[in-house]
Amino acid sequence: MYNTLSRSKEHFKPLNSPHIGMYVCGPTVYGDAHLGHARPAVTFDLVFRYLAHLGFKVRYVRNITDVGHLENDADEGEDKIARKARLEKLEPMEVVHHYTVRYHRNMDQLNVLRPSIEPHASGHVIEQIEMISTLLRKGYAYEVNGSVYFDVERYNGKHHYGVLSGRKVEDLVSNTRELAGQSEKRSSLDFALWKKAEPSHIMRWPSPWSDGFPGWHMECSAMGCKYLGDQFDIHGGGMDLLFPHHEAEIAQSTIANGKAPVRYWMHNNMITINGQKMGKSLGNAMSLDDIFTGTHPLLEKAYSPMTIRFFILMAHYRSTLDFSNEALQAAEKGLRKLLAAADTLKQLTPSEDAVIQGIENILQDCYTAMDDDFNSPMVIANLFEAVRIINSAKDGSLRLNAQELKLMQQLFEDFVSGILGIIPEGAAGDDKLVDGLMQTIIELRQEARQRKDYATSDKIRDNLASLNIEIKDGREGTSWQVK
RNA sequence: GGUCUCGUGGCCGAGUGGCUAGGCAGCGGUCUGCAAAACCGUGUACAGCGGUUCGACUCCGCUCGAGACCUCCA
Repeated sequence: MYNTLSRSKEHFKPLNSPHIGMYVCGPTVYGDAHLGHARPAVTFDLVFRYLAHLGFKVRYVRNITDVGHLENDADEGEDKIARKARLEKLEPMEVVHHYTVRYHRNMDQLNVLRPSIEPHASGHVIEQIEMISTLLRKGYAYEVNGSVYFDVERYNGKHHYGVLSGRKVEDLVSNTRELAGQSEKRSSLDFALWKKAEPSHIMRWPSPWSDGFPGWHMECSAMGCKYLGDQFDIHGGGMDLLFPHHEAEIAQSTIANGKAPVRYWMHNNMITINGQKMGKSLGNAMSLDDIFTGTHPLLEKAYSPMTIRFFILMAHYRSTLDFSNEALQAAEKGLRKLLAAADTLKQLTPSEDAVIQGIENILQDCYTAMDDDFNSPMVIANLFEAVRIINSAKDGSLRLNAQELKLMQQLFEDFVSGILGIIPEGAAGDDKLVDGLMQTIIELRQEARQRKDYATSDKIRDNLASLNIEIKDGREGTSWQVK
């Protein structure tokens, strides 16, 4: 896997095989989940599923950020969640819970597995305070007016602040602007460990220094350490978190625990929309619900959660991914083709005189692709090779022997639904009543066709089409599929 | 301005020092009552300019272009 620390691909060796500890930065629950949340969630879901598939026992920790953080506009230190709460006249925890529930629903729709532990920052203030105390005791932090800051220059004496992001402290210092309200810090590079709360601040906790709230990077360090230990295998998140968030995590954990916290850092790339960065200011930010319902003005239609998942997996996680109607529709059709083949596969029967089709190689290539830094697009390319074989087997131009048919079933079970997490949507095909009705309808249409009563057969087909049911006449009979 | 990433055929998107990625769209064909689906065939793609090399889309340099971060926040 590619390790951001070394900027190269490394062979992955777990610290305590078969156990693996993985921490991923989760959402701040003050608004609906958008595309920027879907990408890391799906990316690390893939990692989680694959490592588990290989037989590792993975403890996957993904946090919920629900404590004081600053709004990026001119709110002068007002807590994001507190601000929203005041506006909507709700308790902060009510807001947090509301958006947490909605986040979970969206993730379920995307078929993202729940992490092993999903700790809330607000539930770990004590751990964070303890860690800050340790940093103070060791002399790498200082208190000013009830706030505590991390001393980056002192840290940089013995360690390298910037190992992850490839930055040098000297460069950072010379490039930093002086901002108002930062006078408490000794250096502009220092970051807050604890912030004293302003009187208007609703979310606050008592601490040895002031009533306030933990600084931005504390929660990940404290909770990662609590559940995964001083040092763990994988830490993931978006590339935008690389600096300063992850850099600060490394610094504070290294001092507090005496060793670098993480062995492999993984960062997923960002999403663009029509080639442009997604952002509120650009008016192209899309929530997942916008996409699933098709209500966003930039969308020509709704795209299902599984389409979005498939689309994300069609690109490698370290590449930027561009959203456009054209690209999404391509993904939608590709997904339909893949799922239709999965369905067809169930009906195939083995034949004795089959020529070997090389299914074993396809399966092997899928493992090779996943082993090479989780290359899901390569897996998908291989799966479409399998799709071609399945469809050819269906119309009789190819045959599969029992052994290869079994391998094919294994391929789809393991890679399509198990590892990629691609499963059929809606109630198609798994309902006995619907199946029976459809069978009857198809038979009636077949009889009409035999009588050359095409008016009737076409009417049946058209009426079903208006219900989004597609009729497919093949050599071996007629099948149907929900579009 | 600094650090870093990237620039692949109509669109999305893999990959490699010489050998087919894949999906979608297009074109031709097979099948079909027709259509759809499926299958078969089909594209002088690798930003530009130099250099290294027997050979570069793949390595090096420069130019142009795009993006991320450099500040509080995720």
